Amino acid sequence: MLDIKLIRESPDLVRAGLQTRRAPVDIAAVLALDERRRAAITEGDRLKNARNEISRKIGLLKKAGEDTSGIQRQTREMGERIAALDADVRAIEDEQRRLLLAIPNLPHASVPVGEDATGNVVIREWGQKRHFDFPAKDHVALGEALGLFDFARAARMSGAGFPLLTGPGARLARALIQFMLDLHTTRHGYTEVAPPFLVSTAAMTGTGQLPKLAEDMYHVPGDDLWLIPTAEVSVTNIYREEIIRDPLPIKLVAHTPCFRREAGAAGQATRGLIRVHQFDKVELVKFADPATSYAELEALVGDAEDVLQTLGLAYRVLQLCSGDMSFAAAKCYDLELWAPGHQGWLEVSSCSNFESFQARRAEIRWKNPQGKTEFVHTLNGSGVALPRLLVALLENGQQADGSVVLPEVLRPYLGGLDRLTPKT
RNA sequence: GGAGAGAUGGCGGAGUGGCUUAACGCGCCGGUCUUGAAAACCGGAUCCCGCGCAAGCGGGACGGGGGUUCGAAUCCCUCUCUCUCCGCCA
Repeated sequence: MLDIKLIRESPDLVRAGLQTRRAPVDIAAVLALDERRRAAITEGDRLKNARNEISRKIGLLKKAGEDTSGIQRQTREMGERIAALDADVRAIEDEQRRLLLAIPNLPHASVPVGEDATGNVVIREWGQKRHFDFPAKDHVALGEALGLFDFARAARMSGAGFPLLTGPGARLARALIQFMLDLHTTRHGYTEVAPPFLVSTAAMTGTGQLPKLAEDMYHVPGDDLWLIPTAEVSVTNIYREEIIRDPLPIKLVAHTPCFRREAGAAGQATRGLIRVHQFDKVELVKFADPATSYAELEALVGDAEDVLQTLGLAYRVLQLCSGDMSFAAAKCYDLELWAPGHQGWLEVSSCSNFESFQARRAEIRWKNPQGKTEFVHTLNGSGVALPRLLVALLENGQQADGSVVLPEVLRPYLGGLDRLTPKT
């Protein structure tokens, strides 16, 4: 949510920023409501001040045993006008909040202007893309031969897009999760949390998924709860409606399943594990001092990259352009792994600084060193998403005989296993 | 699911219609004293909104919302959450 004061004081700057995103927004309607709201408040406060003084007087007169019925009748009328004005203010504020919640964040000055994904910029590449002197298989072929998953049986119980990992596949997934959690907690200084997977509408609104993205999420109507599409939601909401007293930054890491309806994504790279309705992810979340949040973003990207580097997988870092960034982000980097079987890049992480956009929605504040209460900056990034990491690992590690060599750092998590071999 | 109790500042905890401008204690910050610290003493502290160039002035907030009243932390209704007991349960 944007600051109404910023919109009021710099409407042209706000218009220009929103222009570079896909959604052009009517700022004039918000400003008109703001005008009406302030007028009603000023008038209401004036009346309340008068009423307070008279009420105080009535108390004194009554104590002195005097008749106050005339003056009371007069104040009663005043009370009715106050109640009407209060109702006006409430209605205006509801409408204003409704409009503000639908306005996306402003892009940071360093974000390239662009229409869509073609406007994204490659910042750097790391590692050598693997080449094989045999025909490379994709992860579906490899995984089926190795007995890592069973899409047919999973589809029978849940429909397409709900993977069933089996035997060594399930164990490899668990090893990767534990490896990532250990890396972030011991090497990067994050504190591990295990949050709820179902959250309230208020929590979803706090991080910006609602009201816009209701169609993309699973809803449990009986209890009015939502399945999280990312741990970002639960972890960021840990401090909702709080003034943080601990020193910043606060760095948290969580492993959770993620649930996404992927409405409208039918036909798009839906084979195998590339795009699924349920997947596991290790998520990094930071609550940062606004003065240093962009340095924290670079560090966060580095922490996610470290996962890929430690596993020895080639990747590239993209900076998203204004038109391709998600609703709440002010600046965003994507990490993409090279997948030799698909001959393409796979997004495994998205690292964003939301500045105060989420904090304002969720009312997450702190006491800055000057003693002022202000909104924190929130950041998060995948560190990283599991299924596509698994895809890249299989496709990069494949051998001519169909086996897959596993990275050394994973072997302690697999009882020393160094290679997956096809079922006989 | 049933019955009961409760929700007050960073924490504990008073407060049953009008000097409450939320007592008191702990903790916190500043000051005095001290070589330094502790103790003692003095002082200060919340958040939101509006008006104002500013100093400042005003309004609102005692879990959320609504009501009664000239006036509500206090009375009424309602919702949420917490705790205790019972039932069920991995």
